[in-house]
Amino acid sequence: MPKTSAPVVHNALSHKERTRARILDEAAVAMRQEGIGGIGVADLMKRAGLTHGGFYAHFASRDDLVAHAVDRMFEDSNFCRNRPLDNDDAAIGLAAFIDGYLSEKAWAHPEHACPIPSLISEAPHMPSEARARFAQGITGVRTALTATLKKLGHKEGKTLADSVLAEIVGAMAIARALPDEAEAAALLTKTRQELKSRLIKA
Amino acid sequence: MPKTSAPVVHNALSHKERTRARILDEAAVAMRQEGIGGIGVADLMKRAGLTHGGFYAHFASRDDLVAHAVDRMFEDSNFCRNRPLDNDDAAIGLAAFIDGYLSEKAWAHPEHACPIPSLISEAPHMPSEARARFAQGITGVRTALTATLKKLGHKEGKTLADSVLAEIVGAMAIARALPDEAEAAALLTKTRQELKSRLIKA
DNA sequence: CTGGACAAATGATGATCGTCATATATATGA
DNA sequence: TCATATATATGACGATCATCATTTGTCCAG
Repeated sequence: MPKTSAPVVHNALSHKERTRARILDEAAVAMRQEGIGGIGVADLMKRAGLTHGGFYAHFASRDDLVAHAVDRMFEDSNFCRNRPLDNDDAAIGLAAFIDGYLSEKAWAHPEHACPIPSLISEAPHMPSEARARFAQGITGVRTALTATLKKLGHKEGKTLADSVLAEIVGAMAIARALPDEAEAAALLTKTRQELKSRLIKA
Repeated sequence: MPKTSAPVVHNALSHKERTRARILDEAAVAMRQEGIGGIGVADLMKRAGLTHGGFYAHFASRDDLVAHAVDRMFEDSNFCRNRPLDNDDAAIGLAAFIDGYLSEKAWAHPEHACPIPSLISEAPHMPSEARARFAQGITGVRTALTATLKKLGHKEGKTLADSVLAEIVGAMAIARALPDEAEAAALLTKTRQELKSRLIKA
């Protein structure tokens, strides 16, 4: 019946798909800045240069958006991402991972850093699909860390990876909660040093 | 002019003071369960067995309540409190602290556990007075941990205390984010073991 | 140039929120 | 018993929220 041809794809992404991606990008940024509940649909759309009404042409509900935004955060984040850990030299990769994850840049810009410290204590209250994706993201980092530590000759790589992940997540979250910037920076620096000397045998 | 005598204090706490304390207790519990923004004034008062209207006879604003509730959380929490750390035998005290902080009971009942893992990533968005009290609470735990570690003969007690605090906070927060209860329990158990064997020389 | 398809904007709905003015109930002192 | 003070309840205000129906604008086919 619809003799109209399917909408022609000029580029790899249609206009609508690109708009959806822009909303998602803004959500992934805004929710790391303000928390999952800290930003409303209307403000989000404004950030993406749109008005609130069109939102439901792209997402079934706010919860649906949150779930996809969580995925986007883990793809986007330069810091807790596998990238440094994929380095052929495991020692170099691990050092780069630690330095990046606990950098002052990451401290000052949670919106482009690993979502785990920014959102970890909101996880129990996330809408369920988002909660599942968030846990998957954690597992991904855990797995990558485990592999790198094993390559470095640490037996019990998994246990050690859990310990390291807990410490970097905790340290960054605590550093962001301290009111004194100098104290926060000192905490990050000492944690970087301690972890590298504990994990990387010269 | 007011020839009426000052309100007679029958008990140590007046009726109003006791009511205020009850609201505060409920808030300290509810906000660890649901997050700072997760519970409204009306629901809070209902938990305390009251209606929403009377709230402003006890607190100047919701932000004011949050600030006092944060204090209450640190006083109340059986787990991250100085209590075990005040033990005369530092080794016993530290072990009890670690076992309590990372217990499955604490995992299952954040409403009566240390507020740091439950609220740490909301700290940047707390109303400012609450944020300050929360940071003070963190400092308190940090200080107590440092003293205990020094008693145990660890030089650089402060640096080590920061590392330990980051790890226990991160481990509990991550354990609460994992969807699989068995996996969470395993993470807690391994973290307890690892920390005790790292810190307490037999 | 015209008609149709679709993305986005406008505007409204009902729910929930913090806040507060006012009314009620309870207890105390005369 | 009555008057007063004080703690709590009732009810309403405006703001903000997620959601959706409808209109407007834009681009392409004929």
